[in-house]
Amino acid sequence: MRDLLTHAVEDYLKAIYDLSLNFGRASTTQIAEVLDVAPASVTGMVKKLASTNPPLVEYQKHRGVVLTQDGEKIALEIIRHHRLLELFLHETLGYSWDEVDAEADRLEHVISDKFEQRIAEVLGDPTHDPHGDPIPTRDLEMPSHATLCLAHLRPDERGSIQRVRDTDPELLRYLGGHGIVPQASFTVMGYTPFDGNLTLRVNGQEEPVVLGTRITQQIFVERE
Amino acid sequence: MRDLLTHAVEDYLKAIYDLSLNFGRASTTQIAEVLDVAPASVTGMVKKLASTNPPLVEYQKHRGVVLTQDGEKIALEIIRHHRLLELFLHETLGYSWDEVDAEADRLEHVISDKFEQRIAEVLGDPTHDPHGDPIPTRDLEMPSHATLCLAHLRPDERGSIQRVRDTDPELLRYLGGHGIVPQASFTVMGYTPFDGNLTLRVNGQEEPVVLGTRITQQIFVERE
DNA sequence: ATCCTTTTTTAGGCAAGACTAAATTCGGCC
DNA sequence: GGCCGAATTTAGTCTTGCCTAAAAAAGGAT
Repeated sequence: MRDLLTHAVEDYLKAIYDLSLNFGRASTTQIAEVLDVAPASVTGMVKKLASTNPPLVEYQKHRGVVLTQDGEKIALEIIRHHRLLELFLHETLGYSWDEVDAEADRLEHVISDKFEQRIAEVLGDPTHDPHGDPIPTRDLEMPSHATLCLAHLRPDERGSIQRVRDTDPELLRYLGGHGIVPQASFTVMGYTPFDGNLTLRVNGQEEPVVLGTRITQQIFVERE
Repeated sequence: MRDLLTHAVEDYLKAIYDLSLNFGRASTTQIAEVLDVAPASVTGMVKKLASTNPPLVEYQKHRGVVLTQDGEKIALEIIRHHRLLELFLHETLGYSWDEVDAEADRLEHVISDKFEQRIAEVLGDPTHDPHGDPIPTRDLEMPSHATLCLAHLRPDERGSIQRVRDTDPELLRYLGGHGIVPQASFTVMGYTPFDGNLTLRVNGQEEPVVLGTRITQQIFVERE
């Protein structure tokens, strides 16, 4: 009964975990979008996840799913794998921060507990991946993370970058090129009310940058 | 047409490569044994491999298969992955030499060219894995390897361990415990004619070891 | 309350890769 | 030359995970 942990299953659980963080539960359509799969496929898989022993999700028709404790545990294991791998690729193998996500996506399903443990040791039990996302601890506690997004800051406010959504490699390259990486400090110079563009001066950078809301919604910060 | 490189396909090619080294070609039954799969399944897969474009094996009914150039190239890529990974796990992540094979078996199908390149760099373009097996070069040349097996040495001959078959973790632990690892020097002390037991004194070890033919056939050496 | 759009489900299919059981072919031996 | 046993192939199924198209259910707006 435990061998139902296919790669596909793991991907579903990860997606459901993420969606639940934002919306409380995950709808069929949302899951289908995230995984780039037909909605009908999701229904099928979700039914399977709900009827394993133990069940990994709670499923109500037309109301989407929530992870059970068992499901959440597995999701956190995979996320720990993923984020440790990202950091490992970055720190030890010299990957840039826009390259790590794709490679980690494939490796996360395949590494053993031993591998996980070893890279955690090599990295000194790190708490954050290269994009600033928190890494679940060994006993699968998820540390809290910044939720204030850059779009909400106003002129003259200062802050530090906490994390950046890791989905788009090109965006990451762009941001990296302007010094916008976790821990960087900055000051908001200007803000245009209608289109919401922010002008940012990043400490240590010559030129200020102008960022649209498409971008500033992907960046999470702490006020200083 | 190139996406036919499933994990299963890669495993078949690897197995066929190995068998061809020893026997010139690979029979259905042999492949089935190596992969722990029913012979009928092998026939099916082998037909597929022979009818792709380009074909990866040459197949004649009832006479087994040989790799084509294309098939061999892929096999060597996988073997390079595997052996680089083994060494990486051993050197960088502190795995013991009996643990690396299983982990590498899963990772080899999943890592990118970039990953391969990076670990090769970190390891300084190594030529041999922890069991002494040669690692194909970047342009997929397979270095030659020792073929003289320990069972063929006679009393008073001296030599050095070159490589050890990596299939059985327990054997590897046993041998490692007695200092029998690649590059170790030794002297053959005695040999019993009927059962073929060898008594070995390994340089740097207190106690000599007695090894049966089941073991001495798995160890390859160079005379000194 | 009903209509309409969105979401979900049903139903039917496909591709990989494995299996079993039943045929067939090969190779050696008399 | 014919027979036997081992090796191989054929034929037919199963499972997983995905797909599409079309039916059905929810839920919001009027």
